[in-house]
Parts: sequence; structure tokens; C-alpha cells
Amino acid sequence: MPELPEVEVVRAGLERHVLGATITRVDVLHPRPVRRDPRGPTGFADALAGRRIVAARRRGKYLWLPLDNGDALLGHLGMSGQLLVQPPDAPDERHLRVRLVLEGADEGRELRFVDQRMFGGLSISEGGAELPPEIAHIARDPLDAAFDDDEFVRRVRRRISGVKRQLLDQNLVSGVGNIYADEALWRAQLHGGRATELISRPKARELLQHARDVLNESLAQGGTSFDALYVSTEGVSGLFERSLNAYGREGEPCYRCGTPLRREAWMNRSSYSCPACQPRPRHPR
DNA sequence: GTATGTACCTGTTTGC
DNA sequence: TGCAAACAGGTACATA
Repeated sequence: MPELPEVEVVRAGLERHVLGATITRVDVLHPRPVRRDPRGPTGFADALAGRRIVAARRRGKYLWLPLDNGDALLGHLGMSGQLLVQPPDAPDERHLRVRLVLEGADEGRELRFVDQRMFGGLSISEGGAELPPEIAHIARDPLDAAFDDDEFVRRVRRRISGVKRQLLDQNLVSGVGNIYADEALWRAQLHGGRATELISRPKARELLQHARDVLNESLAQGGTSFDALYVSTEGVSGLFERSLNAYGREGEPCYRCGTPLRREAWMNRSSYSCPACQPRPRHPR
């Protein structure tokens, strides 16, 4: 699934391939991906026609394309979304949801939003070129130069909660999903259920740095594998999979101590950790 | 405001 | 063999 590194790869691809292009026509093939847009599918399509794409930006897992009128096309890939830049004669993808016909960049290619599960979506953000107001509540991500580590540490320790919950809280830090949260916790040798208010300042700082390292390492691998005519998430996450220390490794030996890793059900999903290196607290949160 | 739980989606895998 | 249940999980929204 697309995580922050994959979204950044997509953003960089869009910057290379659709900057300066004008949207000449939009086909909404399924209403769900544009559900966040109050204009509805037709209004969405009409509002985009004629607009020129002037940039490609990202915060956390959201990305947006600022337009020449000050609005922006805001997108999230959800769990299975892709943004592809394709030649017009390429056959439609099975889960093609929205097609943007482009003119003026890369010989009239199309920008296609493909999404099997449709957790992702597109919408127009009015006046959202700099930062769409819809995502103003989303914190900066750890790769953002303006991310404030001290403020993060202060806020985490003020909360009455568990550390993994906070790693996944987009109001505190964005871009960290279930996979990278487990990886950061493994590196920090912390169980995700540890109480935030009892975490020391240095430990909280260390955890954040591990999260940043994991994201950077994944980005480095995804970044090297991608530079094609299309913008894809396919295969990118697969590369980093080989580097995972915790996620998905239930029953396999911990790379630090050899103890078989465990899987725990947690908030309708799974957490992977080492029973020896990451002991469960008495009262997990 | 804060903390927690759940619905939303569909293709694939697992289990009886 | 066939069908149902489990699973994947980021986000918005509901609830207390």
C-alpha cells in the first residue's frame, strides 16, 4: 500500500511529467473517489476543465496539484490508489476511476486515478494552492524540514495514551502508517502499548528519529527504482519489504535476539513486535 | 478539547 | 468443492 515514501515518489513523478499541463477534459468513471467534493462528479469535472497544473506538493500522505486559479486538485491514494501518467491509447485499467486528459506536457498524456478499494479520492480545494484548508489539521511529516521535534516530544508526553496510537495520530505527526510505526517501535525497542506520559524525553526523541530513518531508507529504495513515463506505486513498496524488521514477520526470528516475533490484534489491525526486546507493559494502551 | 471505537471499500486468503 | 469469514488499513466521523 502506498505509504509516505511511495506518495513522495508519486509527487516527484507528477512534478516531472504534468507540470505546466492544461486539463482539457475530466471523466469521472466512479462517483466514490470524488465523494469529498461538494460539486459532485459533474461539477468536479467541469471545474477542472481548462485549468493549468502549476506545481506538485505533499504533506504526509496527501498530495495536491496547485492550479493556475489558486485552487488545487487534492488527492489521497488511500490503501490501493495509484496516479498514472499514461498515453491516451493505453487500455483502461481495471479499476480506473477518474481520467484527466492533459494538453501541453509530455505529448497529451492522461493522468489516471486508479483505485481498487476506493479509500482514496480526489477533490478540488478552493484557494488550496499553498496548503489546502481541508488538510490544515494534518501535522507536518518527519521528512519536512520545518518539523519541530521538541514540540512533538512535548505533545506526546502530555497525552494519556499509547505510543503507537500517537505515532499514527495525524495531528501529531503525519506520514507514519501501521508498517512504519511497527518498524520504528522495533528499532526503539518499545512496545506500542507503552504509556505516552511515562516515556522519557530522550526515548520519545529517539523513537521519532527511528521513524524518520525508516521513512528515509524506504524513500531511498523507492526513489532509485522509479523513473519511468508513468507514476506508479506498484513494486515500490515491495522493494522495501525486504528491509522490514518487524512488520509481517510473525513467528520469524528477531534480527536482534532471535526470539520469534509475535502478532497482536490491535485496533482492527495487526501489530508485530519482539516479545523479548519489546516487552509488553502490564497495562497496554 | 481529548480519547477511543467504527464505518467505509473490494480482492485475496483462510477455514470449515 | 463451495461458501463464508477474515484480512488488509488511512481517514472521517461518532461517541463518551
